[in-house]
Amino acid sequence: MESYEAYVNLFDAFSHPMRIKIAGILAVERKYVSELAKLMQMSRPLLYMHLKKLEEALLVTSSYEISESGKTMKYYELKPLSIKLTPDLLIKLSQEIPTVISKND
Amino acid sequence: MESYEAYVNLFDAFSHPMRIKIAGILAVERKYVSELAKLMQMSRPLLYMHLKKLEEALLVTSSYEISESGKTMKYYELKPLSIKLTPDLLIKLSQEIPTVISKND
DNA sequence: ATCATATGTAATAATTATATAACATATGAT
DNA sequence: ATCATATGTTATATAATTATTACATATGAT
Repeated sequence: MESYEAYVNLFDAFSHPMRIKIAGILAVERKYVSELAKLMQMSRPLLYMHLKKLEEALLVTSSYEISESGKTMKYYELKPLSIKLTPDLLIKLSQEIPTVISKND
Repeated sequence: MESYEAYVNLFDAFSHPMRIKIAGILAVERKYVSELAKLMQMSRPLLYMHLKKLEEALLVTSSYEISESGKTMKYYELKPLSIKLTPDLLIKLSQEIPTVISKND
């Protein structure tokens, strides 16, 4: 992976249990939004918010498909993922992180 | 590691760049609070807030020591850490996470 | 035409997280 | 006694996240 920001986004994405659960469900099998909302017993607006975070962290991708019955379905799937979190990684990242972080970049 | 909450706390702890930086610095060598505040160019109240999150996630520990000059120093150090973040881990965790999360537990 | 099931989004409320400012105590050196 | 350097905390302001409510469109089946 590239910059420390990518790691911050990743950790932030997994900082909420519902997003870990979503990712775990998608790790087994891709799902479309309404299906996932029903599984999670969650409103779609809230689900969209969580999916947006996962998508921005580049952890999931989405694509549209027309079902047999003619309805548009938005499928989400988990992207490949394998990160080893160790002190060495933290050392490497911490060297990239400035002491003062400017708002816009 | 134990429960999914421990992972949420871990990810939450690393969801802020300053906390990754702190952890990376402590991975190299333990530091006392004022030393760390100077290194990070950060106020102590803010640093304490970040350290508290890292401590609650069981990522760092602290201990008091009297310096040669007689002052009390609070040293922080990084605990051993090795976590492999993979789809399989997400699947395992997601199975533990209830669809509705009660506030008090 | 109405229903069920997809999609999406805008506005708002409630809650947490982040950051700063202003205190306080204690020790050793000058 | 004052200064420098440790410790710690309380109160407040600002910003971001999380969650809900209320809309809206489109398709196929009844």
